[in-house]
Amino acid sequence: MRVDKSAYLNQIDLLRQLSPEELQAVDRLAALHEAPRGSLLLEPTRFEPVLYLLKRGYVRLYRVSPEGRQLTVSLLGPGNVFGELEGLSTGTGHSFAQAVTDVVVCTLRDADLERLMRTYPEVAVRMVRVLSARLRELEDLLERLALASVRTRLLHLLVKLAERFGAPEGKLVRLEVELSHQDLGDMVGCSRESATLTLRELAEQGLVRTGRRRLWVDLERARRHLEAQ
Amino acid sequence: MRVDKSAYLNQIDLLRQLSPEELQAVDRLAALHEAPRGSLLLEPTRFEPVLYLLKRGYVRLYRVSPEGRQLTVSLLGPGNVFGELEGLSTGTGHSFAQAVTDVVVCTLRDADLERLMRTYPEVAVRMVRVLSARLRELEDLLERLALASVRTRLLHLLVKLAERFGAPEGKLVRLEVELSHQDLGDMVGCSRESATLTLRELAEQGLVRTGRRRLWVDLERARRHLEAQ
DNA sequence: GGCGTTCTGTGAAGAATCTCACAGACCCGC
DNA sequence: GCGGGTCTGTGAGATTCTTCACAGAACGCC
Repeated sequence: MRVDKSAYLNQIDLLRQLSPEELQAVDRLAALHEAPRGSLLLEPTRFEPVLYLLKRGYVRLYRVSPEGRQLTVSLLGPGNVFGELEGLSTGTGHSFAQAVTDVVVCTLRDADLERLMRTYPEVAVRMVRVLSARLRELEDLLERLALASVRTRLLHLLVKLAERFGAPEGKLVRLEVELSHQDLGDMVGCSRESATLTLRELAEQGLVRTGRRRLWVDLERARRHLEAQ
Repeated sequence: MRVDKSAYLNQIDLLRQLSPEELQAVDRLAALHEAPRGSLLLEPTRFEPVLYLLKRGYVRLYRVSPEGRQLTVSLLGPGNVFGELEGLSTGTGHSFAQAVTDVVVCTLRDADLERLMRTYPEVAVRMVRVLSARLRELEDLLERLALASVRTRLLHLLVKLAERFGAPEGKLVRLEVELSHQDLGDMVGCSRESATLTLRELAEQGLVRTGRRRLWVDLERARRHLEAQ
């Protein structure tokens, strides 16, 4: 099964393009786990110095305000990594990580990752790239949250989700993750009702198609629509 | 002047605690520049694969919406780094970087940084830490932007600024950077008028003191106020 | 195949914040 | 020490979203 494990390891964005030797080194240190939909992999109170490599399924990182409202900071899919590491955090500082579907993850202990980075600088360089990419994404999200309307934010989110987690279906792209209107609202920072209303508007304009927890996006039109503001 | 340069280099958060040998390697590759207040060090259109090490002065990273409104994504001070690097970006994807005061910066070319990271893994590890910290900060900002009122956002911002860039002055802490209400609004995502109004409220409660472009924060009380929501 | 639960749809009322418009205060350079 | 530019103060009205309340639809489970 060793071969098999290495094979999936290089599907992880952090580990892509590593040499066989480097992959094996990671392989020896990583442990495989499964978790059912809904389980909390990380919570702010229980500190766990571990990096998660997401093999199968979807995970959302989210925060909770004192009043109980939630904001989903990012939705991660197969190949993404997350975790809270002593000083090496991937940004999951005070966030919860919850399995949105059943998941298969690999864990790598804090100290092991650091050792890997020192032994194989390529791992560290990849880590920098992954973090940079996420940083930029977060800045994008931040900009929109502060400056754009709910409508724009929602449409933009759907385009991004379709690009990352979409499967073509006719002229549309179907999202592989199931999301309720509440979930969408939590991702763009609006109420469930606003998400419902806005989604309906977008559907009337033929930019998306909706179904219970199901979404299709007309990528072409949606993109053009965003360009034209 | 070589000694002098290394001495200031280890004031940079990215390079703190590097060995003399490592610092010298950086030293050989870094170039010193000055820029007057107001100048744009980075803009989205002009791609410059360079890492900036900020020696003296303040820089703000900001984005501009199609309508012309601005959001300041972060305010950086002496010792911070920023820049846009081919695949190694510190997150300054589509942002502007503007000198808020006269600044002295060091620049390190993209390719040189990558070489440094491969030769001295410690540099890469530090880079990961710096990026992680910023990622967490951004998530904090995001959470507040989505879930908290202007009042809370502003107070929180002032506390953070006072902690990072403040100088004790009696019982208060004076901000070393001068910021207009417009600047504050751009940082918390509200209008200039809302910033003015809210600041006034905070002043009436004795949490801050204001003056033209000048700010003092009562850290103790402000922190307590935030805890109690 | 009924029943509880989750999800979506909708309207009315209200809160938070923005925009616009203008006025006075302060600062800096000449 | 005067004048133009920047900065702060303030009110009225418009807007965008939220909250609350409720209803029906769809689903999953036993």
